[in-house]
Amino acid sequence: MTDSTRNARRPRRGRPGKPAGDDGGDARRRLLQAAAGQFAAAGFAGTSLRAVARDAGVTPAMIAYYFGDKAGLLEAVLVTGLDEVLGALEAALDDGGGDSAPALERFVAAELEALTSHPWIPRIMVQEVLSKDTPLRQVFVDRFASRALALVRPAMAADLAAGRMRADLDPRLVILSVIGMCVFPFLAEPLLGPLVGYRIDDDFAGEFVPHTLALLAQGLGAES
Amino acid sequence: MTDSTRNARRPRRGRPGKPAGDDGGDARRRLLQAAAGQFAAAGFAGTSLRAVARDAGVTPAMIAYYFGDKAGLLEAVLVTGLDEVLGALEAALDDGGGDSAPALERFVAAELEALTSHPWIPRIMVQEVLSKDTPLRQVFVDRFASRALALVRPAMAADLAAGRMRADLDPRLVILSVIGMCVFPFLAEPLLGPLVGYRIDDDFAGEFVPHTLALLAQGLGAES
DNA sequence: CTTGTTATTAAATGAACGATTAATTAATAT
DNA sequence: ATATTAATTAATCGTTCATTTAATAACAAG
Repeated sequence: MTDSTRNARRPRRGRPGKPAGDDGGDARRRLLQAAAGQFAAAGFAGTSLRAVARDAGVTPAMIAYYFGDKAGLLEAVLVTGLDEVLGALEAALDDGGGDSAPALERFVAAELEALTSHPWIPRIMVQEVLSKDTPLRQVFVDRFASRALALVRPAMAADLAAGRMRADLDPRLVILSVIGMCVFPFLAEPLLGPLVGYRIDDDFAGEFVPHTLALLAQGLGAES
Repeated sequence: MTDSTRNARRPRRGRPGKPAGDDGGDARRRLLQAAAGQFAAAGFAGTSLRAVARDAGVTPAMIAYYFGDKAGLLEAVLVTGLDEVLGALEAALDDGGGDSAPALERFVAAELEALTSHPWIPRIMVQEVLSKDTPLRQVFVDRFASRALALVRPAMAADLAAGRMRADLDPRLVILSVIGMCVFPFLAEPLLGPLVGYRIDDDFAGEFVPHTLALLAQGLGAES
Protein backbone atom coordinates (compact mmCIF):
# COMPACT_ATOMS: atom_id res chain seq x y z
CA MET A 1 0.00 0.00 0.00
CA THR A 2 2.94 2.34 0.59
CA ASP A 3 3.97 2.16 -3.03
CA SER A 4 0.56 2.91 -4.54
CA THR A 5 0.34 5.95 -2.31
CA ARG A 6 3.43 7.37 -3.89
CA ASN A 7 2.35 6.51 -7.43
CA ALA A 8 0.56 8.80 -9.87
CA ARG A 9 -2.83 9.03 -8.14
CA ARG A 10 -3.51 12.66 -8.95
CA PRO A 11 -1.65 13.71 -12.07
CA ARG A 12 -0.49 17.21 -11.27
CA ARG A 13 1.64 16.55 -8.20
CA GLY A 14 5.23 15.61 -8.83
CA ARG A 15 8.65 17.09 -8.34
CA PRO A 16 9.05 20.70 -7.27
CA GLY A 17 9.56 23.50 -9.74
CA LYS A 18 7.51 25.71 -11.96
CA PRO A 19 5.17 23.68 -14.16
CA ALA A 20 5.62 23.91 -17.88
CA GLY A 21 3.61 26.11 -20.15
CA ASP A 22 -0.08 26.68 -20.21
CA ASP A 23 -1.53 26.44 -16.71
CA GLY A 24 0.03 29.51 -15.15
CA GLY A 25 -2.11 31.20 -12.52
CA ASP A 26 -4.62 28.40 -12.65
CA ALA A 27 -3.75 26.96 -9.25
CA ARG A 28 -4.88 30.13 -7.55
CA ARG A 29 -8.33 29.94 -9.10
CA ARG A 30 -8.67 26.26 -8.28
CA LEU A 31 -7.72 26.98 -4.67
CA LEU A 32 -10.38 29.68 -4.38
CA GLN A 33 -13.01 27.37 -5.79
CA ALA A 34 -12.12 24.44 -3.56
CA ALA A 35 -11.94 26.66 -0.50
CA ALA A 36 -15.36 28.19 -1.15
CA GLY A 37 -16.94 24.76 -1.18
CA GLN A 38 -15.20 23.50 1.91
CA PHE A 39 -15.59 26.63 4.01
CA ALA A 40 -19.31 26.62 3.20
CA ALA A 41 -19.72 22.95 4.01
CA ALA A 42 -17.54 22.59 7.10
CA GLY A 43 -16.90 26.11 8.36
CA PHE A 44 -13.59 27.84 8.86
CA ALA A 45 -12.40 25.78 11.81
CA GLY A 46 -13.67 22.56 10.28
CA THR A 47 -11.81 23.04 7.02
CA SER A 48 -8.23 21.79 6.76
CA LEU A 49 -5.83 23.44 4.39
CA ARG A 50 -4.54 20.01 3.51
CA ALA A 51 -7.98 19.05 2.20
CA VAL A 52 -8.37 22.29 0.26
CA ALA A 53 -4.95 21.86 -1.33
CA ARG A 54 -5.62 18.23 -2.19
CA ASP A 55 -8.91 19.25 -3.78
CA ALA A 56 -7.15 21.84 -5.89
CA GLY A 57 -4.36 19.43 -6.84
CA VAL A 58 -1.53 21.35 -5.17
CA THR A 59 0.43 21.41 -1.91
CA PRO A 60 -0.64 23.29 1.24
CA ALA A 61 2.37 25.52 0.82
CA MET A 62 0.71 27.11 -2.19
CA ILE A 63 -1.93 28.56 0.09
CA ALA A 64 0.76 30.38 2.00
CA TYR A 65 2.27 31.50 -1.27
CA TYR A 66 -0.91 33.01 -2.70
CA PHE A 67 -2.92 33.97 0.40
CA GLY A 68 -0.51 34.18 3.30
CA ASP A 69 -2.44 32.07 5.75
CA LYS A 70 -5.81 30.45 6.36
CA ALA A 71 -7.55 33.70 7.25
CA GLY A 72 -6.24 35.28 4.08
CA LEU A 73 -7.68 32.45 2.04
CA LEU A 74 -11.10 32.91 3.61
CA GLU A 75 -10.98 36.63 3.02
CA ALA A 76 -10.04 36.18 -0.62
CA VAL A 77 -12.88 33.71 -1.12
CA LEU A 78 -15.45 35.99 0.44
CA VAL A 79 -14.27 39.21 -1.18
CA THR A 80 -14.23 37.64 -4.62
CA GLY A 81 -17.78 36.35 -4.27
CA LEU A 82 -19.21 39.46 -2.68
CA ASP A 83 -17.78 41.69 -5.37
CA GLU A 84 -19.56 39.66 -8.01
CA VAL A 85 -22.87 39.84 -6.14
CA LEU A 86 -22.51 43.56 -5.57
CA GLY A 87 -21.90 44.10 -9.24
CA ALA A 88 -25.11 42.26 -10.08
CA LEU A 89 -27.08 44.33 -7.58
CA GLU A 90 -25.76 47.58 -8.97
CA ALA A 91 -26.57 46.53 -12.50
CA ALA A 92 -30.12 45.58 -11.53
CA LEU A 93 -30.95 48.81 -9.69
CA ASP A 94 -29.35 51.18 -12.18
CA ASP A 95 -31.39 50.18 -15.17
CA GLY A 96 -31.81 53.71 -16.46
CA GLY A 97 -34.44 55.02 -14.03
CA GLY A 98 -37.25 53.91 -16.27
CA ASP A 99 -40.73 53.27 -14.87
CA SER A 100 -40.21 49.68 -13.79
CA ALA A 101 -41.32 47.59 -10.82
CA PRO A 102 -41.06 48.88 -7.25
CA ALA A 103 -37.45 49.16 -6.16
CA LEU A 104 -37.67 46.65 -3.33
CA GLU A 105 -39.04 44.08 -5.75
CA ARG A 106 -36.20 44.66 -8.16
CA PHE A 107 -33.74 44.36 -5.30
CA VAL A 108 -35.15 41.10 -3.99
CA ALA A 109 -35.19 39.58 -7.45
CA ALA A 110 -31.63 40.62 -8.19
CA GLU A 111 -30.37 39.34 -4.84
CA LEU A 112 -31.99 35.94 -5.24
CA GLU A 113 -30.64 35.58 -8.75
CA ALA A 114 -27.14 36.58 -7.75
CA LEU A 115 -27.08 34.24 -4.76
CA THR A 116 -28.23 31.37 -6.92
CA SER A 117 -24.90 31.59 -8.74
CA HIS A 118 -22.97 31.77 -5.45
CA PRO A 119 -24.96 29.62 -3.06
CA TRP A 120 -22.02 29.24 -0.67
CA ILE A 121 -22.01 32.92 0.26
CA PRO A 122 -24.88 32.81 2.76
CA ARG A 123 -23.40 29.78 4.48
CA ILE A 124 -19.98 31.34 4.92
CA MET A 125 -21.57 34.59 5.99
CA VAL A 126 -23.64 32.97 8.72
CA GLN A 127 -20.85 30.76 9.99
CA GLU A 128 -17.94 33.18 9.88
CA VAL A 129 -19.18 36.75 9.67
CA LEU A 130 -22.59 37.01 11.31
CA SER A 131 -21.86 35.09 14.51
CA LYS A 132 -18.23 35.76 15.27
CA ASP A 133 -16.41 39.00 15.82
CA THR A 134 -13.58 38.53 13.33
CA PRO A 135 -11.64 41.09 11.29
CA LEU A 136 -13.67 39.83 8.33
CA ARG A 137 -16.63 41.79 9.63
CA GLN A 138 -15.06 45.11 8.82
CA VAL A 139 -14.15 43.84 5.37
CA PHE A 140 -17.75 42.76 4.83
CA VAL A 141 -19.20 46.03 6.07
CA ASP A 142 -16.88 48.24 4.05
CA ARG A 143 -16.77 46.13 0.95
CA PHE A 144 -20.39 45.06 0.70
CA ALA A 145 -22.94 45.98 3.35
CA SER A 146 -22.47 49.72 3.32
CA ARG A 147 -22.55 49.88 -0.47
CA ALA A 148 -25.56 47.58 -0.73
CA LEU A 149 -27.41 49.66 1.84
CA ALA A 150 -26.61 52.78 -0.14
CA LEU A 151 -28.40 51.13 -3.03
CA VAL A 152 -31.48 49.98 -1.13
CA ARG A 153 -32.20 52.85 1.18
CA PRO A 154 -33.09 55.51 -1.40
CA ALA A 155 -35.00 52.94 -3.44
CA MET A 156 -37.08 51.95 -0.44
CA ALA A 157 -37.69 55.56 0.49
CA ALA A 158 -38.93 56.22 -3.04
CA ASP A 159 -41.37 53.32 -2.81
CA LEU A 160 -42.66 54.65 0.46
CA ALA A 161 -43.05 58.20 -0.80
CA ALA A 162 -44.87 56.99 -3.88
CA GLY A 163 -47.39 55.13 -1.72
CA ARG A 164 -46.30 51.77 -3.02
CA MET A 165 -45.50 50.47 0.46
CA ARG A 166 -47.44 50.56 3.72
CA ALA A 167 -46.02 52.91 6.30
CA ASP A 168 -47.10 51.28 9.54
CA LEU A 169 -44.32 48.68 9.76
CA ASP A 170 -41.02 49.18 11.56
CA PRO A 171 -38.53 49.57 8.70
CA ARG A 172 -35.70 48.04 10.76
CA LEU A 173 -37.66 44.84 11.25
CA VAL A 174 -38.81 44.80 7.64
CA ILE A 175 -35.22 44.60 6.48
CA LEU A 176 -34.58 41.76 8.90
CA SER A 177 -37.60 39.79 7.70
CA VAL A 178 -36.90 40.30 4.01
CA ILE A 179 -33.26 39.26 4.24
CA GLY A 180 -34.26 36.23 6.27
CA MET A 181 -36.81 35.16 3.68
CA CYS A 182 -34.28 35.50 0.88
CA VAL A 183 -31.31 33.87 2.53
CA PHE A 184 -32.77 31.02 4.51
CA PRO A 185 -33.46 28.64 1.61
CA PHE A 186 -29.76 28.71 0.76
CA LEU A 187 -28.81 27.85 4.32
CA ALA A 188 -31.29 25.06 4.71
CA GLU A 189 -31.07 23.39 1.32
CA PRO A 190 -28.91 20.42 2.34
CA LEU A 191 -31.54 19.31 4.85
CA LEU A 192 -34.78 20.92 3.72
CA GLY A 193 -34.20 20.64 -0.01
CA PRO A 194 -34.83 16.90 -0.16
CA LEU A 195 -37.43 17.12 2.61
CA VAL A 196 -39.53 19.99 1.31
CA GLY A 197 -38.77 19.44 -2.32
CA TYR A 198 -36.53 22.05 -3.94
CA ARG A 199 -33.04 22.28 -5.34
CA ILE A 200 -30.73 25.25 -5.85
CA ASP A 201 -29.94 25.02 -9.53
CA ASP A 202 -30.19 27.48 -12.39
CA ASP A 203 -33.99 27.38 -12.24
CA PHE A 204 -34.30 28.04 -8.53
CA ALA A 205 -34.62 31.80 -8.76
CA GLY A 206 -37.22 31.34 -11.47
CA GLU A 207 -39.64 29.72 -9.06
CA PHE A 208 -38.63 31.35 -5.80
CA VAL A 209 -38.60 34.99 -6.93
CA PRO A 210 -42.29 35.09 -7.94
CA HIS A 211 -43.27 33.32 -4.75
CA THR A 212 -41.33 35.75 -2.56
CA LEU A 213 -42.69 38.78 -4.35
CA ALA A 214 -46.25 37.51 -4.10
CA LEU A 215 -45.84 36.81 -0.41
CA LEU A 216 -44.29 40.20 0.21
CA ALA A 217 -46.93 42.05 -1.79
CA GLN A 218 -50.05 40.68 -0.14
CA GLY A 219 -49.04 38.39 2.71
CA LEU A 220 -50.69 35.12 3.55
CA GLY A 221 -54.16 36.35 4.36
CA ALA A 222 -57.17 35.76 2.19
CA GLU A 223 -57.71 38.97 0.26
CA SER A 224 -58.82 41.71 2.58
CA MET B 1 3.73 33.53 36.98
CA THR B 2 3.94 29.74 37.23
CA ASP B 3 2.84 29.84 40.83
CA SER B 4 -0.22 32.01 40.37
CA THR B 5 -1.39 29.67 37.62
CA ARG B 6 -1.44 26.78 40.06
CA ASN B 7 -3.10 28.78 42.80
CA ALA B 8 -6.83 28.97 43.52
CA ARG B 9 -7.96 30.89 40.43
CA ARG B 10 -11.24 29.06 39.97
CA PRO B 11 -12.42 27.66 43.28
CA ARG B 12 -13.74 24.24 42.36
CA ARG B 13 -10.63 22.72 40.84
CA GLY B 14 -8.32 21.07 43.36
CA ARG B 15 -7.42 17.56 44.35
CA PRO B 16 -9.20 14.67 42.70
CA GLY B 17 -12.10 12.87 44.31
CA LYS B 18 -15.83 13.26 44.71
CA PRO B 19 -16.70 16.74 45.96
CA ALA B 20 -18.40 16.98 49.32
CA GLY B 21 -22.10 17.41 49.79
CA ASP B 22 -24.43 19.67 47.98
CA ASP B 23 -23.27 20.17 44.41
CA GLY B 24 -23.88 16.65 43.09
CA GLY B 25 -24.87 16.55 39.44
CA ASP B 26 -24.22 20.23 39.07
CA ALA B 27 -21.14 19.82 36.91
CA ARG B 28 -23.21 18.15 34.23
CA ARG B 29 -25.60 21.08 34.02
CA ARG B 30 -22.77 23.60 33.94
CA LEU B 31 -21.10 21.65 31.13
CA LEU B 32 -24.29 21.67 29.06
CA GLN B 33 -24.68 25.39 29.54
CA ALA B 34 -21.08 26.21 28.66
CA ALA B 35 -21.17 23.92 25.65
CA ALA B 36 -24.37 25.46 24.28
CA GLY B 37 -22.76 28.87 24.31
CA GLN B 38 -19.51 27.80 22.74
CA PHE B 39 -20.99 25.55 20.08
CA ALA B 40 -23.32 28.36 19.05
CA ALA B 41 -20.54 30.92 18.94
CA ALA B 42 -17.71 28.92 17.38
CA GLY B 43 -19.31 25.84 15.85
CA PHE B 44 -18.56 22.22 16.60
CA ALA B 45 -15.11 22.09 15.06
CA GLY B 46 -14.19 25.47 16.46
CA THR B 47 -15.04 24.56 20.04
CA SER B 48 -12.37 22.91 22.16
CA LEU B 49 -13.38 20.60 24.97
CA ARG B 50 -10.68 22.16 27.09
CA ALA B 51 -12.37 25.54 26.79
CA VAL B 52 -15.81 24.13 27.58
CA ALA B 53 -14.47 22.36 30.64
CA ARG B 54 -12.61 25.45 31.82
CA ASP B 55 -15.79 27.46 31.43
CA ALA B 56 -17.72 24.96 33.53
CA GLY B 57 -14.99 24.81 36.15
CA VAL B 58 -14.13 21.14 35.68
CA THR B 59 -11.62 18.95 33.84
CA PRO B 60 -12.01 17.77 30.24
CA ALA B 61 -12.24 14.21 31.53
CA MET B 62 -15.67 15.00 32.94
CA ILE B 63 -16.99 15.42 29.42
CA ALA B 64 -16.00 11.86 28.66
CA TYR B 65 -17.55 10.74 31.93
CA TYR B 66 -20.94 12.34 31.32
CA PHE B 67 -21.22 12.44 27.54
CA GLY B 68 -18.77 9.92 26.14
CA ASP B 69 -17.15 12.15 23.56
CA LYS B 70 -17.48 15.49 21.82
CA ALA B 71 -20.30 14.37 19.56
CA GLY B 72 -22.21 13.09 22.57
CA LEU B 73 -21.88 16.46 24.23
CA LEU B 74 -23.29 18.25 21.19
CA GLU B 75 -26.15 15.82 20.96
CA ALA B 76 -27.01 16.25 24.64
CA VAL B 77 -26.98 20.03 24.26
CA LEU B 78 -29.26 20.01 21.25
CA VAL B 79 -31.67 17.38 22.51
CA THR B 80 -32.09 19.16 25.82
CA GLY B 81 -32.89 22.47 24.15
CA LEU B 82 -35.15 21.05 21.46
CA ASP B 83 -37.22 19.14 24.00
CA GLU B 84 -37.91 22.34 25.85
CA VAL B 85 -38.92 24.16 22.67
CA LEU B 86 -41.15 21.30 21.57
CA GLY B 87 -42.89 21.33 24.91
CA ALA B 88 -43.64 25.03 24.53
CA LEU B 89 -45.01 24.49 21.02
CA GLU B 90 -47.28 21.68 22.15
CA ALA B 91 -48.57 23.76 25.03
CA ALA B 92 -49.32 26.69 22.73
CA LEU B 93 -51.22 24.73 20.07
CA ASP B 94 -53.22 22.53 22.45
CA ASP B 95 -54.94 25.31 24.28
CA GLY B 96 -58.28 23.52 24.44
CA GLY B 97 -59.49 24.01 20.88
CA GLY B 98 -61.22 27.25 21.72
CA ASP B 99 -61.93 29.85 19.04
CA SER B 100 -58.60 31.62 19.11
CA ALA B 101 -56.33 33.17 16.49
CA PRO B 102 -55.47 31.33 13.26
CA ALA B 103 -53.28 28.33 13.94
CA LEU B 104 -50.30 29.54 11.92
CA GLU B 105 -50.29 32.75 13.91
CA ARG B 106 -50.32 30.88 17.20
CA PHE B 107 -47.50 28.68 15.93
CA VAL B 108 -45.30 31.57 14.85
CA ALA B 109 -45.84 33.39 18.13
CA ALA B 110 -45.03 30.32 20.19
CA GLU B 111 -41.93 29.54 18.17
CA LEU B 112 -40.54 33.04 18.47
CA GLU B 113 -41.17 33.10 22.20
CA ALA B 114 -39.58 29.72 22.77
CA LEU B 115 -36.51 30.59 20.70
CA THR B 116 -36.06 33.81 22.64
CA SER B 117 -35.29 31.69 25.71
CA HIS B 118 -32.90 29.46 23.73
CA PRO B 119 -31.31 31.78 21.20
CA TRP B 120 -28.39 29.42 20.59
CA ILE B 121 -30.60 26.76 19.02
CA PRO B 122 -30.88 28.32 15.55
CA ARG B 123 -27.14 28.92 15.42
CA ILE B 124 -26.26 25.34 16.29
CA MET B 125 -28.93 24.07 13.93
CA VAL B 126 -27.61 26.03 10.97
CA GLN B 127 -23.98 25.23 11.63
CA GLU B 128 -24.22 21.56 12.57
CA VAL B 129 -27.53 20.11 11.40
CA LEU B 130 -28.75 22.01 8.37
CA SER B 131 -25.53 22.07 6.36
CA LYS B 132 -23.74 18.86 7.24
CA ASP B 133 -24.86 15.28 6.94
CA THR B 134 -24.12 14.15 10.49
CA PRO B 135 -25.87 11.51 12.62
CA LEU B 136 -27.41 14.44 14.48
CA ARG B 137 -29.79 14.94 11.60
CA GLN B 138 -31.72 11.79 12.32
CA VAL B 139 -31.90 12.77 15.97
CA PHE B 140 -33.29 16.15 15.00
CA VAL B 141 -35.82 14.73 12.58
CA ASP B 142 -37.09 12.04 14.95
CA ARG B 143 -36.94 14.06 18.10
CA PHE B 144 -38.21 17.40 16.86
CA ALA B 145 -39.02 18.02 13.21
CA SER B 146 -41.47 15.19 12.67
CA ARG B 147 -43.35 15.99 15.87
CA ALA B 148 -43.41 19.71 15.17
CA LEU B 149 -44.72 19.07 11.66
CA ALA B 150 -47.42 16.85 13.09
CA LEU B 151 -48.52 19.86 15.10
CA VAL B 152 -48.44 22.40 12.27
CA ARG B 153 -49.81 20.50 9.34
CA PRO B 154 -53.39 19.93 10.56
CA ALA B 155 -53.48 23.44 11.98
CA MET B 156 -52.47 24.93 8.65
CA ALA B 157 -54.95 22.76 6.77
CA ALA B 158 -57.69 23.99 9.06
CA ASP B 159 -56.78 27.60 8.36
CA LEU B 160 -56.91 26.92 4.66
CA ALA B 161 -60.23 25.10 4.80
CA ALA B 162 -61.75 27.90 6.85
CA GLY B 163 -60.74 30.43 4.22
CA ARG B 164 -58.34 32.20 6.56
CA MET B 165 -55.40 31.74 4.21
CA ARG B 166 -54.98 32.33 0.51
CA ALA B 167 -54.69 29.19 -1.57
CA ASP B 168 -52.63 30.36 -4.51
CA LEU B 169 -49.20 30.07 -2.88
CA ASP B 170 -46.97 27.01 -3.02
CA PRO B 171 -47.23 25.60 0.51
CA ARG B 172 -43.69 24.15 0.36
CA LEU B 173 -42.22 27.56 -0.27
CA VAL B 174 -44.48 29.21 2.31
CA ILE B 175 -42.98 27.02 5.02
CA LEU B 176 -39.50 27.95 3.83
CA SER B 177 -40.24 31.66 3.90
CA VAL B 178 -41.94 31.63 7.28
CA ILE B 179 -39.18 29.67 9.00
CA GLY B 180 -36.60 31.98 7.47
CA MET B 181 -38.39 35.06 8.72
CA CYS B 182 -38.60 33.65 12.23
CA VAL B 183 -35.11 32.25 12.54
CA PHE B 184 -32.91 34.77 10.78
CA PRO B 185 -32.93 37.47 13.47
CA PHE B 186 -31.44 34.96 15.89
CA LEU B 187 -28.68 34.07 13.46
CA ALA B 188 -27.79 37.62 12.59
CA GLU B 189 -28.06 39.31 15.95
CA PRO B 190 -24.33 39.50 16.72
CA LEU B 191 -23.75 41.57 13.57
CA LEU B 192 -27.12 43.08 12.69
CA GLY B 193 -28.34 43.66 16.22
CA PRO B 194 -26.07 46.62 16.87
CA LEU B 195 -26.32 47.73 13.25
CA VAL B 196 -30.07 47.63 12.76
CA GLY B 197 -30.96 48.23 16.36
CA TYR B 198 -32.41 45.25 18.22
CA ARG B 199 -31.40 42.91 21.00
CA ILE B 200 -32.54 39.41 21.87
CA ASP B 201 -33.65 39.82 25.44
CA ASP B 202 -36.86 38.99 27.27
CA ASP B 203 -38.72 41.71 25.39
CA PHE B 204 -37.63 40.68 21.90
CA ALA B 205 -40.59 38.43 21.15
CA GLY B 206 -42.89 41.18 22.37
CA GLU B 207 -41.90 43.47 19.54
CA PHE B 208 -41.01 40.94 16.86
CA VAL B 209 -44.12 38.75 17.06
CA PRO B 210 -46.61 41.53 16.20
CA HIS B 211 -44.38 42.72 13.38
CA THR B 212 -44.08 39.24 11.87
CA LEU B 213 -47.79 38.57 12.13
CA ALA B 214 -48.63 41.90 10.54
CA LEU B 215 -46.23 41.27 7.70
CA LEU B 216 -47.54 37.77 7.15
CA ALA B 217 -51.16 38.83 7.25
CA GLN B 218 -51.06 41.62 4.68
CA GLY B 219 -47.60 41.81 3.19
CA LEU B 220 -45.74 44.99 2.43
CA GLY B 221 -48.09 46.47 -0.11
CA ALA B 222 -50.24 49.48 0.47
CA GLU B 223 -53.71 48.10 1.20
CA SER B 224 -55.17 46.57 -1.92
C1' DC C 1 24.85 31.90 -20.84
C1' DT C 2 24.13 33.87 -16.64
C1' DT C 3 21.11 36.01 -13.32
C1' DG C 4 16.79 36.93 -11.16
C1' DT C 5 11.93 36.07 -10.59
C1' DT C 6 7.92 33.18 -10.34
C1' DA C 7 5.63 28.96 -9.17
C1' DT C 8 5.91 24.78 -7.20
C1' DT C 9 7.15 20.54 -3.97
C1' DA C 10 9.00 17.92 0.11
C1' DA C 11 10.06 17.93 4.66
C1' DA C 12 10.28 19.68 9.30
C1' DT C 13 8.45 22.12 13.34
C1' DG C 14 5.71 23.13 17.16
C1' DA C 15 1.26 23.83 18.98
C1' DA C 16 -3.41 22.27 20.04
C1' DC C 17 -6.63 18.91 20.29
C1' DG C 18 -9.59 14.67 21.62
C1' DA C 19 -9.29 10.85 24.14
C1' DT C 20 -7.55 7.60 27.69
C1' DT C 21 -5.74 6.00 32.03
C1' DA C 22 -4.64 5.73 36.79
C1' DA C 23 -5.10 7.79 41.10
C1' DT C 24 -8.08 9.86 44.53
C1' DT C 25 -11.94 11.04 47.46
C1' DA C 26 -16.88 10.95 49.09
C1' DA C 27 -21.02 8.48 49.56
C1' DT C 28 -23.50 4.26 50.00
C1' DA C 29 -24.53 -0.37 50.71
C1' DT C 30 -23.38 -4.72 53.24
C1' DA D 1 -15.87 -1.86 59.48
C1' DT D 2 -15.48 -2.86 54.90
C1' DA D 3 -16.29 -3.17 50.12
C1' DT D 4 -18.43 -0.98 46.18
C1' DT D 5 -19.87 2.64 43.41
C1' DA D 6 -19.94 7.57 41.83
C1' DA D 7 -17.53 11.68 40.72
C1' DT D 8 -13.58 13.99 40.07
C1' DT D 9 -8.41 15.38 38.89
C1' DA D 10 -3.72 15.03 36.89
C1' DA D 11 -0.94 13.35 33.47
C1' DT D 12 -0.11 11.85 29.12
C1' DC D 13 -0.59 9.60 24.37
C1' DG D 14 -1.10 9.78 19.57
C1' DT D 15 -2.96 12.58 15.94
C1' DT D 16 -3.82 16.38 13.14
C1' DC D 17 -3.15 20.86 11.95
C1' DA D 18 -1.19 25.48 10.08
C1' DT D 19 2.94 27.31 9.10
C1' DT D 20 7.89 27.61 7.79
C1' DT D 21 12.06 26.45 5.39
C1' DA D 22 14.89 24.84 1.84
C1' DA D 23 15.27 22.91 -2.55
C1' DT D 24 13.93 22.80 -7.44
C1' DA D 25 12.43 23.85 -12.06
C1' DA D 26 10.62 26.97 -15.82
C1' DC D 27 10.86 31.28 -17.76
C1' DA D 28 12.33 36.15 -18.82
C1' DA D 29 15.81 39.67 -19.33
C1' DG D 30 20.41 41.16 -19.94
